[in-house]
Amino acid sequence: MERSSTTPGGSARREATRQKLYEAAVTLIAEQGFSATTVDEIAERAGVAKGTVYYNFASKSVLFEELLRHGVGLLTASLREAAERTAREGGTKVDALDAMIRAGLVFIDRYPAFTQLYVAELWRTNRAWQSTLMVVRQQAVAVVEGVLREGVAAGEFSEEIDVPLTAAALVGMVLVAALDWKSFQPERSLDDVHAALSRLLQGRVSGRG
Amino acid sequence: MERSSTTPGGSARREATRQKLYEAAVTLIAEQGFSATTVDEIAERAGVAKGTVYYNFASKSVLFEELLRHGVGLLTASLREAAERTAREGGTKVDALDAMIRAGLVFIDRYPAFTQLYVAELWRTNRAWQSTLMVVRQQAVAVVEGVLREGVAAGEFSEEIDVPLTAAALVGMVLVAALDWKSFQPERSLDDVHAALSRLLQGRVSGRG
DNA sequence: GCTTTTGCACTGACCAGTCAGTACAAAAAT
DNA sequence: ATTTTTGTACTGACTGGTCAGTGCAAAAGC
Repeated sequence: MERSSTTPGGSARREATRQKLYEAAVTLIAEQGFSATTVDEIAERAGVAKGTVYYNFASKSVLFEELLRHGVGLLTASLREAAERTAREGGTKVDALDAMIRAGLVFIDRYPAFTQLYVAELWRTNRAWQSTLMVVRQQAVAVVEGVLREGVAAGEFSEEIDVPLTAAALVGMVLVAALDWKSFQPERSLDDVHAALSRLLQGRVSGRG
Repeated sequence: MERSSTTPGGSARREATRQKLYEAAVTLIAEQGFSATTVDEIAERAGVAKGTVYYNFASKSVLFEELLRHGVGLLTASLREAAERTAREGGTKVDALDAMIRAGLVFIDRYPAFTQLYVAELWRTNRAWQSTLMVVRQQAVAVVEGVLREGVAAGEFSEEIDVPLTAAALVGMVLVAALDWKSFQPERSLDDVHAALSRLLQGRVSGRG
């Protein structure tokens, strides 16, 4: 009898197989895209028979959806943790945003393939997993929006800022800068990239620095 | 006899057919991705026989590559024009960046499908058109980098800014904010979005506005 | 009279998903 | 203690369908 994959208490063996499939799928789909990646390829890369994929997931898209949920879950947790840590340590909201930028960079550094795949699929329409993706995106962006709103309430940010738009722009700034970093100048250090984005965030681009 | 599609002097009729194919392909591929879009669909949407696609383009990927070149060409020209106009009118480099942000938004407003597709394909590896895409990306980013460098030389920007990274971050900021605008709050006006991004560029997020 | 487009039948590779069967360990029956 | 049954995880050959690309004769433009 098949067990729903989100059910906890699946055997350790099964969980290990799923993990291998996630890892195989994420790199292949990041490189080639969802449709260009075949289930045979995923199975082969995971060192598993094709049937095993279907024993563990109802379909190719279900495998992909669970991958998305899993990945964005990690990111959201990491952002939230960064914001809370800053708050606990008595930092300002700008400090919190800065800490979240770093958390984002650390995440992308660790899971570049996932990030690539996420960006590539996010704005597509007419796809099976569209609704999953929207929900999951909103969870991540909401963390940033939360910090912005608190900053406005506390008088630290201008009341005129557009919270959702600014949050999206900040996320985009980090996402694109980090993907460019990984793709085109991977030798740069995380600190370097973080410093450049920090500067931009704090409006220290113009002026004599 | 087939004529290379970049050759000028193709008949007006042929050019019109190509244009129809571009338009059909761009929306379909933006929605579904390259691999999930069939040549039959493209032909049908363009109101043209399948054979005509192959009379005009050597293959599906060639059609797509020429689409990319064409689209990014438009964007690059538009960015360059914005920068030059600002310079002519005696604006600062910040003004130039701001004008380029607006030019980017206008472009995305006009060609949302193209932008979507471009973002989705940009960071993929192992694809046939990868090299085309890199060249074409560099052309666009180079315009932003140019303005940043001139700003540093003129003492308007800090010497410590990292030009390529900052350029990438700026492009990302506009790209992602604009795609979110189109996808999730399309009722907003271009001026609204531009104002939010302007504010971020000029570091007027913190402070009482 | 060329170039371009049409309509349509066809091919061959490729691929998502299926299914009958294997392996094996733990529980139940004897 | 040993045989038998049950449940779980996995296997890989197979199927039915899809799709890029071809071939060609006839029609339409220029």
